[in-house]
Amino acid sequence: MAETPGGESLLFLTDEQLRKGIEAMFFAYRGFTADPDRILEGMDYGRAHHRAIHFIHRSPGTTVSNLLSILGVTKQSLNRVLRTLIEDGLVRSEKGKVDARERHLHLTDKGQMLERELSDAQRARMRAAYRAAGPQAVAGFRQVLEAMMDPEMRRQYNRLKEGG
Amino acid sequence: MAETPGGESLLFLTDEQLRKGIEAMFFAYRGFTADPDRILEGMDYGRAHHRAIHFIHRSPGTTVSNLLSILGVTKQSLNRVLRTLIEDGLVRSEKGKVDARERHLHLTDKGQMLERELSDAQRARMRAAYRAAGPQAVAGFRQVLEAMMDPEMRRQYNRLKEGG
DNA sequence: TTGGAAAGTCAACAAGGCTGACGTAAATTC
DNA sequence: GAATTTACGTCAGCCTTGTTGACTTTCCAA
Repeated sequence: MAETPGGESLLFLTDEQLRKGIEAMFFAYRGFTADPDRILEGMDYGRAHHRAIHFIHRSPGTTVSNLLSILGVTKQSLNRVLRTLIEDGLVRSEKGKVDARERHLHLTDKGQMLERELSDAQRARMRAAYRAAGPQAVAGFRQVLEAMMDPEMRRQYNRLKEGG
Repeated sequence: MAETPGGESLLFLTDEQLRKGIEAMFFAYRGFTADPDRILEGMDYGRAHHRAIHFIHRSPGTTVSNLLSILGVTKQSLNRVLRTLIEDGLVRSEKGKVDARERHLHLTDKGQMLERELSDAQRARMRAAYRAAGPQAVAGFRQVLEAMMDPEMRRQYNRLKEGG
């Protein structure tokens, strides 16, 4: 049995173990998005709207270009989503005071309500999973996910962590 | 500080911790799909083709309806993907011998080659993440993901685990 | 004052989901 | 043996969400 200098088994690095991890990601991500998707269906919104709402809530006053780099989509794609959210009165866009080219984004009260509904549902599932797995498993979960990110994504993720 | 009867801290269940987990899932999933996406762009294929190829490789001879229940899409959607894979000679479809209504799916040699290329890339990232996080973190990672799945998805996941 | 960055818009397109309707062959049930 | 159900395929049309390309407006900063 393969052992590292430190003595840990390397069996967790077999192709079979890696494949299980890949499939776990696939199935778990479905669960991860299932509840918000269910809430949004019927409204005119989808997962893209959820993501925008989440990160605007997370960083109130964020600019469009900051949101673009977090979401990793084109401005045309994001703009379509933002426009409907602004028209429907969920998001408020205001010109920057120091730099008037920028648009600072905030959730309205109505936007806050939808955000709350969506994140309550998503957190409920996450909470149940965390509770079932326990604190040590959760720490490992986060470690592996962080290691799986592209460096640029990890930078974004950590910037959010600190900021909050 | 909140403590369970067992004595573990419950701080890992705060909304803040849950939010970090949610964002970690979002950013990590991007990394998870990035390498195969890069390989497939330029070919006429996308993520949907990758998923079909993965699970046909995983369960050679599987039927269309079995694949449907694993992927959770409509037959029209899956059919569009399968048709191109069959036309391009990556997948072979053959009538069932015991039940001739069924179509059993296999990867051709050409299909195996693409599968290998895709899964090598995806496993490389997963392996790096596993190695960086260590075996105990990996165990926790899998525990949390399993707990996050819908029961039906968990059933599918476990059926695959055993079968492999 | 002018170059370039930030933001927005229009048009066109593609992938990949979806529903509904219909057809065919084979298995199952009555 | 007839009727029904199951497995699969296909056509048509729609939606969301991503893409590129071209263009305009605004406005900061060198």
